[in-house]
Amino acid sequence: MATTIKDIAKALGISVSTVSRALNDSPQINDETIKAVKAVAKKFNYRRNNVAAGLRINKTFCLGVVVPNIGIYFYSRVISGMQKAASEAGYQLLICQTDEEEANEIKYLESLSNGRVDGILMAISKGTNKLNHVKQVMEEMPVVLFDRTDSSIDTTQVEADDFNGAFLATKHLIDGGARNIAHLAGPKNMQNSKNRLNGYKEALRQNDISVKQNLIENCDFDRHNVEGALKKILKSNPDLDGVFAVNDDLGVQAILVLKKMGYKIPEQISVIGFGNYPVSKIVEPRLTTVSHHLFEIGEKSVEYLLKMIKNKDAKISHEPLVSELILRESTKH
Amino acid sequence: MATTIKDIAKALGISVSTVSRALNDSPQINDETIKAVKAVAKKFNYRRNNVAAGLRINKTFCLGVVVPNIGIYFYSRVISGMQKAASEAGYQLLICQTDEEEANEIKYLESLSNGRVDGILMAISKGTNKLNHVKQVMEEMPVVLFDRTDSSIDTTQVEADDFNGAFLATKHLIDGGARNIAHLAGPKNMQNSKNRLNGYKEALRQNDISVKQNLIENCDFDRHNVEGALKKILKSNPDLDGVFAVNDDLGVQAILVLKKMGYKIPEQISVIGFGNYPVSKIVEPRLTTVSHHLFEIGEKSVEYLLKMIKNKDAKISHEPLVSELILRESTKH
DNA sequence: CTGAAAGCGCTTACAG
DNA sequence: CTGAAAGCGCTTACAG
Repeated sequence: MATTIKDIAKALGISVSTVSRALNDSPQINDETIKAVKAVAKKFNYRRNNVAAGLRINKTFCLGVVVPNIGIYFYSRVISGMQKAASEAGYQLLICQTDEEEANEIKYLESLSNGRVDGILMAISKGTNKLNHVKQVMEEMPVVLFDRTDSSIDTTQVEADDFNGAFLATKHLIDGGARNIAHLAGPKNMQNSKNRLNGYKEALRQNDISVKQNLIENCDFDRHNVEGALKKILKSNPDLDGVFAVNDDLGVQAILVLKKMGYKIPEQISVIGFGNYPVSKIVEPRLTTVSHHLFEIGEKSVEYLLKMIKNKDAKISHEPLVSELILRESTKH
Repeated sequence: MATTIKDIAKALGISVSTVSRALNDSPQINDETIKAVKAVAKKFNYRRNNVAAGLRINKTFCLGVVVPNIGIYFYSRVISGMQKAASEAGYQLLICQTDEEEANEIKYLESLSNGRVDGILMAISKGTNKLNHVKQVMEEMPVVLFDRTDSSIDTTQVEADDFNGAFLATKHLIDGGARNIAHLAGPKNMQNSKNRLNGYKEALRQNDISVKQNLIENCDFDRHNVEGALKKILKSNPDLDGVFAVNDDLGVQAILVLKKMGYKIPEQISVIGFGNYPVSKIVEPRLTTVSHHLFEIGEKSVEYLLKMIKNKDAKISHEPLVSELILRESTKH
């Protein structure tokens, strides 16, 4: 069995109170005592049971992370950032995958809210329609929403500057001479998708290009929908000369599909993605994209959550994270 | 504040003991009482504090996962499998990333062993030389090693059938007519790399092809080393006609590099990877590879660990997980 | 069938 | 500067 403060107290013939204080470097304790306690603790290879300590002071030093899937590059990278920030603050991450299903989201949120964690970082699932479970868990502990945010929830939300990133991407296509630009969009009800769609539209408008509904197809973040979407778009827009994909997975797939159809990229059609995923460097031509600063999204989210944990329920307002164009060979420039 | 069994007890005018038993469906409790308790629990939106319950019965219902990096497809996929198996058994995962550094591994293992988790699943870091910290944590709780295993540690180890997978891969190249087959290897001190190297050698031997040291280059699992490795190999082996990469990341990179050098894949050089990562379907030609059953590795690892937690320190012996060839266009067949 | 009490490992007012 | 006691939320022998 692991040693406890009781064992140390017994070994030294002092009380557990004193041991506890000594281990926590309490200023009221004699330096000699502290030294002695720490020596024995070391000898016994003592390590504090944080779960027990947490129970007493009502802290777990754990943060819950609820994401659709950690296998998606976006989330694995964001989580890396979270891990770093959490670890530096002495926190651990409890990670749950929803597989994009509302039922799982509800289940995990419930199980996390049972004194398991001090706060929650989450990205809303594709399948989630109602947000009661989110609002409910917010009554128990602070929640930070990232990436998959929702403005109807009154809490800190961390997102890439989706609107501006999409604007940059679309403008880059226009600057390269494209005029018939398709958008492989995300689900209509998702805020990040909406923001990217709006950035796309705004760039068109500012350049006096009319927004055409038959150039916009929702691919539901699933690359298997890209081929169908492009075929449909090409039917009504044979003069297609640019594609802006809502993320790099779809962008990469667009390149593969268009090449298979015989189009030259970027000579006939320029393709730009979003996210700067590793695959964007594997496809040929390599995908021009918008960089998200995923690691930073993770770090910031944790930073804000820890602040909220400290100052009970504060909602953090912050600058949006800037996006940046990554030029490669799939677009003309 | 969250409701506790105390609140329920007070509301019904009964003792907390009875409430606790009722909530746990103790057979000794009156059905009426159980019903009444559950009704109030529901009304109060009560949820058991598992941390507190765990402290008492010395269980946390958490499993620690220590991996080099969750952003590596291999691990994110394995963890998905772990999550499923853990979740079904009422366990949660506490995930730690070591970034391949021994110091982080030691730190996380220590912090997990403080009553945080009931057992640990881990893949040893590239930078880890001594394994004392692993053996030490094994005195506190069961540990299952997966993928990055080590035969000097006496515990359950779950791995893909690396030897046989590598054998299959190499034999496939030979069957396609290759005779000068390079191996982009992993670190020499790692067991999974060694097994793959041995599978490669065995396939050569069984086909009367001599093993040449200058056809084997360690790329340290880093795709940035592929170009240098291939150039070195080609210098001494200009008649290279096959490449077996220790994983798909390196295999994909090999295709890109060789194409850039002007080689036709697979006409001049066949390339095969290992792992069936998503990128293997993006590169052109698509990468022939060996499938690992990553999800299953995760599920099995958790299954074995839970068994060990139940039966104190049992070491589980099990069948190795079979590998399977995935034929695509980067090899002749 | 139910309750009072002890205890999991820790922290922290309250005394001295 | 140190200790005895209460308590975090729960479970479970021991009584009755």
